[in-house]
Amino acid sequence: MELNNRKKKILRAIVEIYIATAEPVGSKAVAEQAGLDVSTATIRNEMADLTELGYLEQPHTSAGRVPSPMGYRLYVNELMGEHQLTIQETQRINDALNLRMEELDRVIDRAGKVLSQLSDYPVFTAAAPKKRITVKRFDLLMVEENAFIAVVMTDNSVVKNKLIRMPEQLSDTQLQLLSTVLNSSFVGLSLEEMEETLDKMETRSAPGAFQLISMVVQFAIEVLNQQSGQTIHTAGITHLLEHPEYRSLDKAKPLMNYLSETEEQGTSNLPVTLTEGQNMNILIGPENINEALKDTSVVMASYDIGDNMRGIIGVVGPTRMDYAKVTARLSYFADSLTRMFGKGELPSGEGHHEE
Amino acid sequence: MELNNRKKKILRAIVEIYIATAEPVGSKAVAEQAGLDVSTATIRNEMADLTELGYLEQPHTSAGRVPSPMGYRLYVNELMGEHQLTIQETQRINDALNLRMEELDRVIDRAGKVLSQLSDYPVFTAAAPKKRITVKRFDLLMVEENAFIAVVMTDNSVVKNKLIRMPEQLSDTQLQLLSTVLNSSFVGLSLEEMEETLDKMETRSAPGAFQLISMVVQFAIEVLNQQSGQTIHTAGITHLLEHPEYRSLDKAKPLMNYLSETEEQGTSNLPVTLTEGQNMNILIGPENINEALKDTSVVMASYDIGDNMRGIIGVVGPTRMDYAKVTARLSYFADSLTRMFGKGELPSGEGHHEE
DNA sequence: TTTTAGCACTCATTATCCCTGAGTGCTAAA
DNA sequence: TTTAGCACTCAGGGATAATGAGTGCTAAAA
Repeated sequence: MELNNRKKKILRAIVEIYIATAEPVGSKAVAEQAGLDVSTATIRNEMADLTELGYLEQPHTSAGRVPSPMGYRLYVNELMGEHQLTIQETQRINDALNLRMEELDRVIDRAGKVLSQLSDYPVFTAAAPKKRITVKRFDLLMVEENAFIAVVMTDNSVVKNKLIRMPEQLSDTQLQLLSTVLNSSFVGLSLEEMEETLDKMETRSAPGAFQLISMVVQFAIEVLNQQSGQTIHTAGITHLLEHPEYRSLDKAKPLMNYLSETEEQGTSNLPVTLTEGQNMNILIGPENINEALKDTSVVMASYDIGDNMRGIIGVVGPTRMDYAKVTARLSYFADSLTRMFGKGELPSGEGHHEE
Repeated sequence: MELNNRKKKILRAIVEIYIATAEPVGSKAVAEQAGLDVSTATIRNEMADLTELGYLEQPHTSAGRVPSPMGYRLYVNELMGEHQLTIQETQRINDALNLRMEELDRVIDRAGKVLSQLSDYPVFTAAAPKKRITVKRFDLLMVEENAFIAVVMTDNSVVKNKLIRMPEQLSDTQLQLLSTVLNSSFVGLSLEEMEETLDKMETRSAPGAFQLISMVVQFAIEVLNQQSGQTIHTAGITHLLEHPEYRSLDKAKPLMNYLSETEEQGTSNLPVTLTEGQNMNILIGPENINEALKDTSVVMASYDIGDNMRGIIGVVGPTRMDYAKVTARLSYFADSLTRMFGKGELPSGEGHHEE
């Protein structure tokens, strides 16, 4: 059954009042806000219908109404207005993302923090490679007579380096040769293939040469290993406590623990998988499969990071979430992230190693 | 006035019972635990004395006693026993710190997380350079005809890289020359000196050559800028809610906010400065100057990261903190960190850049 | 047929009162 | 100096009552 116009107006008013106040909404409040020239009694009748239809719920007989998950869903799909970001907010977002010299990880982390501050809800971020990573290129830089820096560039454009000490002195020519071997035999191989190739090489190479190759390849394997994992971060968990539904610790603790653990447990713990294409996704209350999220809503967006990686950023809050505000901010973020990673704007790399 | 032995035993018993139960301690409980063969009445008399002297406090007339900050201080200085770590715990710590392929930042961050898990309190970590950082060496790697990777190594052993696209094609020889210029004119300079030198160079170089130099030096300046800042992280803020003193949100919120903000605000917000030498430091309740920490205790240790940086790691909790347990874990961490950074065990570096 | 005014009813919330019991300080005897 | 005894204090918890916002229903009005 399609709702008539008046019912929609009333439902929208109830959702918005409830989002603002966190208190069950009575017929009087609706009459004041909805801009309908009817009495509270009429509204009560309509509210009774909406309850019957499953869009509203009643905490107890003598209380006002609260939107049901179905009510929120209708609101999100049809009734919700566009929310405008202020100039200050867009400025803030741009400032946060336009930092140069930051690594992928940090840009994403920072994005999560800022989004959390702007929305007053916790935010999680995740990134994972879309396909297996391989080494694209090796470079070796002589530092001293018996030490060089190995630079490994992967096909997801990550560059890592490590200082390698050699057991004996090595000439430029030898280093050149080593570089040739590495680039001809180990480029484009997956992690497992690299290990295999290294094994084969052991039997038919000079022990000295093999040791050198092995040190660099082991390092490359570590790099691939690290790159193949996903990164997950959360930000602003404490924002939860600002919302009345989590004023009791019994309610807040499980969700906070879930969010904290998410950082440890990897993407399996996330409410959705990293799907293709850029898109926005809203899960309301029981639409979440995960038990810990049964009474919470998640608004999230996924985006591409270059050609090889995929990222997701999501806002977690009570079902009484300010969907209009959150979706506006989130889509601005997702657009900005897509744009900046699309441009390949990740200019820098970093490393530590012993002297 | 020096306390007699019996008073010390009673004080110690009260502190330890209170740490375990979070309830004011009565004379009966002390009599059971302290191992003194005297009646509760005698203990009551001693407790009255200890209250008079300022070591104990009484929430109200008909309640038991609670240690005052002065009482905790005496306990920490004189009465506290050595706490032993279990084999599992040392194993856990070693596992967490012995990860290869991690950057400084991540090792420290991870250390904070694990310490927080082991102690059930929030943990903050910070690191800052002891002196100004300079570039130690430039390397340039040709990638394609019109793109090369600039590798900048600083004197605190950080290596960063960036892909630089050139307006026109460049030969190996020209790249060689560029490298020579950079290494002879910009190595060992501070941030400001580099900017100066670059300015001077502008007037007397060919525009094309200057543009190239400028791109690399600008990158180096960004690296120095980033390295000169301090890093601050916090972990396990939600652990606060597990302790009864923060069961009310009014108590928990300000401290949680303080800890969250610490990440943004830099070392100025920290309870202490990064002092020389490896040492442990305990601040109890009002000994903290910062208003937000007036009712909390901070146990922290600082340590050296190589020759050029200084780190600090600290545990934050209620004054009723398990000082013996926390100090044991913390000092094990500080020792481990000193040892690992002393050995220069930071083997890897990372980077992202466009293709 | 739809809307509205009126009214009795419901029930979470808050305030109030009382009771219980752990713990104290003091006194007087050991 | 230590201990037993005892009157006193006071936070915490449970029961009870008062409050008031909001409802559903009925009957009249539009």
